[in-house]
Amino acid sequence: MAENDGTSAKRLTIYDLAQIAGTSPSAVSSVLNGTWKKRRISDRLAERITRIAEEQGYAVNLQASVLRRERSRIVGMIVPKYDNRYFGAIAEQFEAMARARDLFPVVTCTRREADLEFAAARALVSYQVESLIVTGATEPDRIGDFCRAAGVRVINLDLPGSNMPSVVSDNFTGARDLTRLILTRIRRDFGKQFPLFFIGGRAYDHNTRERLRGFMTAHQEAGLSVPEDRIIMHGYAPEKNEAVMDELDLPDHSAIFVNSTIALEGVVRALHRRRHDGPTGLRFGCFDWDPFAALMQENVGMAQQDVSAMLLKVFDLVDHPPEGAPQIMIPCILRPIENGEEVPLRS
Amino acid sequence: MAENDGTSAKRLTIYDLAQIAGTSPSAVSSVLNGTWKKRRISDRLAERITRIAEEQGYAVNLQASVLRRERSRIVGMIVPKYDNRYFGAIAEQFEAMARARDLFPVVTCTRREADLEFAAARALVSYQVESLIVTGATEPDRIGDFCRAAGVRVINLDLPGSNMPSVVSDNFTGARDLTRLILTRIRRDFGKQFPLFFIGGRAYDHNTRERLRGFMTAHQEAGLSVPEDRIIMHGYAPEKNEAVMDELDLPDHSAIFVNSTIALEGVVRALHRRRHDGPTGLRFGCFDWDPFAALMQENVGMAQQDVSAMLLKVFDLVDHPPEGAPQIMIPCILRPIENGEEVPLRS
DNA sequence: ATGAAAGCGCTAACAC
DNA sequence: GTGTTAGCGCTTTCAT
Repeated sequence: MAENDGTSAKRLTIYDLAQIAGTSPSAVSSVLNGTWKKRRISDRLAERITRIAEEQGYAVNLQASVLRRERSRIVGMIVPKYDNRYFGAIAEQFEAMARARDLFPVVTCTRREADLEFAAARALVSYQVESLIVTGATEPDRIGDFCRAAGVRVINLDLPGSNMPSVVSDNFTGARDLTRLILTRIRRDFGKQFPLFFIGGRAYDHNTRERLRGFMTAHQEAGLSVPEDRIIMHGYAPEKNEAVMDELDLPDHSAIFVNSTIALEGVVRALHRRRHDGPTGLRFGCFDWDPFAALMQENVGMAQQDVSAMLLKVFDLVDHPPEGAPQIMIPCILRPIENGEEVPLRS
Repeated sequence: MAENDGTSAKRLTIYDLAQIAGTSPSAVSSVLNGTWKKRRISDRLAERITRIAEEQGYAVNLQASVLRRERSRIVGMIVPKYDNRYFGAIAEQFEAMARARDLFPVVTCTRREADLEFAAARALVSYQVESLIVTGATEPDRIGDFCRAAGVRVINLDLPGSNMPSVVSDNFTGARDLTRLILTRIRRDFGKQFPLFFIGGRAYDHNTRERLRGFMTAHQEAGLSVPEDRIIMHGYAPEKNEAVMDELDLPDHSAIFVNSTIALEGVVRALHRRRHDGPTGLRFGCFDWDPFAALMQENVGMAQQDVSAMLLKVFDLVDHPPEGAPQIMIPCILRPIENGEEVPLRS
């Protein structure tokens, strides 16, 4: 099997294979890329070529192949993070769905840095991606403009852009329903209603704004007005939100709407420290889902974004490019929790 | 800026640029790839070419470029999962470190499916990766053989192989120390010592075996013998381990060594359900770290794998290929927890 | 200081 | 049924 010594590395080509098999490069090419039936190459030759390729450990050079064909069958994705459930699931499912469609996925992680996002998008275009999924980007339109010029199809995911189609969660409805749930629970558990705290995210972030709108709507419905100082948007970083919590003067009974599991890390750390000073009447709900966070005592529910539905829509848009730059909304899945155990939603 | 309509998609080449600039393709090429100083091209021309490329939204075709040069500067990685802290961090840090070295990272997720792992490795080789990091693969040697034949350097990560260099956690020591910690805690909290349960993983999995060895060693040191039925290795899946826990007849005071955060998901779900039947004297420790799991009441500590150290070693091996197939061990970081709060390790 | 031209490994149209 | 050949877009000698 392993014929090379691994260091010399003069890679085998179809010319080498043709020579060994005593045939022509084009025969080898068509046999190895599956177009040989319509070239009416004999089964005998096809078999021999396949066997030799196998024996020699041949691997086609896709750079050369892609250069020559007109389609690359490569699809790109940029994501801000891997290490949380939401984006991790997006990347993982995207790859699986791409492969199921016989496309080659390449995902790259850009850490919410605008310049890196753009540079990565540029690199992917240079590698001839046919389409590019831009997830949670801080400046999606800049990427959209560039890709349009290069003739590359872009779909924005999670955070919308204005010049390319976007698939986003219905953050408004998700947040409104989650807020309703929290309000219902404090009423049941504490026998009274009061405005919640909103913690995490950034005022200029589209999703944060939408969620805040849902949060406010649910309060209005309940006849509650939210004091300004209960809305605290100092980003997503756990450390920052932990500090925010430590400084916060929480009433004996209070409840929090946490805007992402990343922020929640900080919130719960602070919460747990507080517990030692005696039991506090605290409840929270969180946008986004995490399996361990779902088991925390004070958690009354999580709004999970429907990753599968979002990606199905993304691939639908890839296959059927729409006019203009529509923004498609995907409902979230509300997952209520009672005493650290997930319970079915009753409507 | 955006000159194309995005659908026509006849991509701009250096020939187009040369024509517009009234110069030759080779001038354009050398200006755009930075080799123009040593070709002594005038600043004026260089500037003009750069400007025109910018204006036209030109993006180099790296398939053609890579085909021609001798180095691709592409490094590949396969990982089993994205959506947990350990592998998420590996993928994310790998990308950052590759970029810092001016390499193009391509990571792909293979879901612990042996055939997909091999197919993905093959695809990456076809895309001309210079080296390939094979993370947590079920059959690393099969990939190693194939890549050796293709002249591609392989480094195994997390799970070792026998034909290529490997970087793995010191699972034995990590597990031994974690087991010691749990034993110390039950003694302090319950006033007695007894053998722990070992839950999760597979008997044929290298890391599981090493951890079990550490687990047994710590018990021996303490003069405890572990009944066979306390060692339960039915894989990593949360559902399976939840079922395992439900069937388990746990004594009033007991403690568990959980072999991965993925298995822990199931364990804690079952644990929480149990809590309702009254307080149980339960403690656990877990191999691998998760920010939310670190806050659970019964958790006495987690053994975190040192991802940065592992990847530094990986890139070191990429830069300085060793003789043979050494197996390099990286110590884990023990993170003790008291009452849902991380505490510094005292030695 | 710049251009012409060969060729990287592959595909596909065309020839036989 | 199978071989020959002309590029794909770029890099890189070599010539001027």
